[in-house]
Amino acid sequence: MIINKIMAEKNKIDIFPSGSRLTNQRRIILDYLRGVYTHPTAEIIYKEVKKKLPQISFGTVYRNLSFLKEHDFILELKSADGCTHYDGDPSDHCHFVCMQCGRVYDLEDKRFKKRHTYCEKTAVGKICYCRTNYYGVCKNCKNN
Amino acid sequence: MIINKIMAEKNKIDIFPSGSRLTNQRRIILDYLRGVYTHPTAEIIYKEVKKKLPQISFGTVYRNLSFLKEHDFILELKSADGCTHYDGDPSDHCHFVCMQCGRVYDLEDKRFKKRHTYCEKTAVGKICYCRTNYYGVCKNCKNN
DNA sequence: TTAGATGCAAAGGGTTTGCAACGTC
DNA sequence: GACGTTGCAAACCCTTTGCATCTAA
Repeated sequence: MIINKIMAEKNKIDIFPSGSRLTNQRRIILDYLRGVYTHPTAEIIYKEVKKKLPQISFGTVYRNLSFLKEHDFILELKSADGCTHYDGDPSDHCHFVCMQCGRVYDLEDKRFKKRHTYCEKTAVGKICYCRTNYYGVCKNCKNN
Repeated sequence: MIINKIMAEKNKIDIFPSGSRLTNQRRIILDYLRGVYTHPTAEIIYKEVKKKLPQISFGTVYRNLSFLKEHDFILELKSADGCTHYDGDPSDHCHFVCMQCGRVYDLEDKRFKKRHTYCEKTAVGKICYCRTNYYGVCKNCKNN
């Protein structure tokens, strides 16, 4: 499935798994996620996509998010606000989670680049990947 | 609130915030969490604590977990399995999350000690703390 | 043509909450 | 005695699912 990611990045095309179909709904959800720097919840995605596809349902949004995550097109982020947030950029990077509003931001700064080794064996199991979240209060909340 | 943690560690006593009360339920939930190396969900905690306090309810468990987390006696961990897991050790350490069963393990190994700086300012806000999760399949699942 | 995807609505499952009774300080 | 806490049950909220219909390949 990593192939998908590499192909998408190199050729600017998306290779969906054979057997699956590229519907309007799927295309628009993925495009929306790739076009925003925020990390919206399913509800926000639903509302935004509904502007282009008024008939879309929550079930379709959730099913597509699940599909896109399963095939490494997007990232699923569990936030402390109780909602799952989604990230259109599946590449390896860190996040800043606001403890007040629950918003999730990317941390582009080199200081927060990963320094972890992958596929290491540990006492409890073999590591496939890791995720680091930085917590604090975002500027938006601080100024209110 | 960090004071609580320090006091607890140095003097082996718990300083609960003034105004709050140390009930049997609260004591037993905290003791249970401190006595296990697993990172149980609210449901498991409920079932275990029920053995000592057959009358306890889910509401009480959740209210106490929320209280203990709020005052830095325990850690709340959002797992990919959809359940919140709880850690009786609020000190700074990393976790291994099993992608199959959702179980959460401590990573004691020095290789996974934190190397992050705290209270750093970033473009999106000031960092208070950070958490790193390592994902993989645990030995328990691999052998089944 | 046909199996995968959608829309709708109902169900699921973890967590929170209102309220009267209880128990700690 | 006052007020924080409990037990119970209902409510909440996010997410999943069954089913008939639709549609991409």
